[in-house]
Amino acid sequence: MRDVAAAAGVSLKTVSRVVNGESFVRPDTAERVRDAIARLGFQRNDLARTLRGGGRTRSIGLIIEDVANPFYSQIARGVEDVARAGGRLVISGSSDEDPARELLLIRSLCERRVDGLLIVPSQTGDPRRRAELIAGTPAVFLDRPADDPAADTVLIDNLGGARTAVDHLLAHGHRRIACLVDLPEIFTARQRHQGYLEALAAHGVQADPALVRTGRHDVRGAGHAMTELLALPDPPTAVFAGNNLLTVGALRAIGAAGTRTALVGFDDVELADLLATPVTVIAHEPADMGRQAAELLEGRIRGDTGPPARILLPTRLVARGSGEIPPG
Amino acid sequence: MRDVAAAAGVSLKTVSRVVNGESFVRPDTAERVRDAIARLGFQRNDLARTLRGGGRTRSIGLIIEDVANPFYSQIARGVEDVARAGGRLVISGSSDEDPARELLLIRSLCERRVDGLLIVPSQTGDPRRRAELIAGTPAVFLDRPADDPAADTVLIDNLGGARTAVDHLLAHGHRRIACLVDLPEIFTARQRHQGYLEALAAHGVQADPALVRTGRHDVRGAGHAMTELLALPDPPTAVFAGNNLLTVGALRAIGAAGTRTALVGFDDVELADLLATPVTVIAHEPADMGRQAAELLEGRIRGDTGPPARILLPTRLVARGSGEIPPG
DNA sequence: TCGTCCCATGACAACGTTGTCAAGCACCCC
DNA sequence: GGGGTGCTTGACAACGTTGTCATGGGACGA
Repeated sequence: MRDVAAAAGVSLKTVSRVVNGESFVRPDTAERVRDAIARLGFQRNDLARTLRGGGRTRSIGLIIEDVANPFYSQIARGVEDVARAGGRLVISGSSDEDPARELLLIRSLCERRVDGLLIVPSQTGDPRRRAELIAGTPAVFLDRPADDPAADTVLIDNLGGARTAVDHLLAHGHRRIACLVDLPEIFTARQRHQGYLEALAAHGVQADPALVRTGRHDVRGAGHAMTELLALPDPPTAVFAGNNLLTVGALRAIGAAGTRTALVGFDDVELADLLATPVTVIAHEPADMGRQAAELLEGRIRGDTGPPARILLPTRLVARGSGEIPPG
Repeated sequence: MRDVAAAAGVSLKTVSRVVNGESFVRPDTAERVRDAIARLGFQRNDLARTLRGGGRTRSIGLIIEDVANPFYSQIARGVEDVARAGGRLVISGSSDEDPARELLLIRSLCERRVDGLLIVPSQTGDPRRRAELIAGTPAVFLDRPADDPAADTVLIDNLGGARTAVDHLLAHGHRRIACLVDLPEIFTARQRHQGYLEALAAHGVQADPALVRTGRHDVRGAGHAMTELLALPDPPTAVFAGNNLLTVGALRAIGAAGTRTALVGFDDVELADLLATPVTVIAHEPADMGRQAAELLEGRIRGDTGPPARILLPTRLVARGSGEIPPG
């Protein structure tokens, strides 16, 4: 900017005025400045601008588990749309469920002075350390609650969704229903497991612990677990898969075993409708979760000091075939 | 920092030294400073740090078409992994193939002084305007070339992949092979279309323009086109689908029509192996494309001034069933 | 003609850091 | 005891921008 000012024969401040489209600059002066800007290829330095203004960086941080997982990339898209509307960019990072990585991301983002944070909190770390780092930066949690009761949170109706799934299988006559869920530390996994148990209990069906496999966190692990389940002396006739990755793993194992095992999965899956047996799922809108969380955050950034919001997003059962297979 | 210095009874510089772990600070002084930092919840301001240092922002910009598309979200993951290794964060934005949006993103990112840019260039805008904005910031292009011959570029072997796909269908006896491709402005669409034509020509098969549908950019559009194709008096017995979205659209249309139409798709698709007829695809590694591009960029950021790189990533045919269906 | 007012412009400080340089002090060796 | 040496600390400027305030000049009304 100094160079532009020199080239145009004006002061720094006048260049600043032109760059920011302020009034009270004579048209010919502005023209001269614009010429110099074009000639020198000047670009305003946003860091300095923000620093001086004491203002916003017009960016928000998004911490998810893995951007390559469609569930999270849809969230990211929803977040981006709202951020864009608010004139902000999104800095996103994958924590891979590693609390150390998560803390590092939070620290980096806060030091960069993002206007706010959206976090899918990992659940093996120390929530206090996290809260300390976040302190001062508006934050909204998605998909899982933080321990902080004062924090805005957007969740899916995990309990209701899981109950609906298992109710559905029970209604189709199944009694030996397996349950595949993620790491027990993870809130959504616990909730979905509990929904499974509640549905069974509500129907007076005795839960068989041998049919529950927790701690499966990827497609391969779910596949192994499902294969084991199908090899039991008294195998399940149906399975509830606790998220998109576990659904895929279970589908592969069922396909490999060649059984007619009923399945309802939590999270919708691309192409689910085109499978040999189309997959019945508990569907919801990840992009909407991203949007709602981003909108809450936007409100906080703008200074909204209302009580903490806790949004629970609905799920819906999409019956496509796999959930309607009768018991063998 | 000023407050910390006051609280600890030391100078700004000493606080700075402690924060940055420099030597030559007496242990008890450092301890006092650390106390004050913890008490006041001080966090270093990275903006000021970067501004003063004249240095790097330790961030890179990533401009893709749509982060919710698995092709791009896998790219994003590859990019993030390399960026993380280099101590950088990724600021990503979806251009939605809109050149104005792309320019806006480039401008924002450059004004934020990202250390470098990774761009999947939209292809309807003015490449010169883009080049002007980028000027001075290292940039690498992914998936599609920019017009700039001096720019590093990472591409997929579109031509070879498309030829392989169509060769495969021809080898299985098909002669009436349809072709579904994206907007003709888009480089990859043109290349894949050309690969289709070359394969036909190499086998002495006359191309029927009525079987080629270009300009399909989403699942729905591809579905309509495919439905039309199947309703022709002399419908195709096979189809080459030019990307993941078009493959899904074609699959849905074929499923709805109930025909036994062979299909080879470009890009792999989740669950492709579990469909009623598993889908044969031209597979490649989007995450690897992201990694390689990010590594090139890392090199440029570190000052590598070698000649522009142009990496061509291989594809491989994954035969799963849909590509091996014989002509009706 | 003089005073007012408004437009156009510029000088300067400040945002929060860190690099540079210098100074204070204890210690040590001759 | 003098002079060097090395550790510890601080004052100050600078990064690139913008808010505040001041200045100068021309137009306009009395």
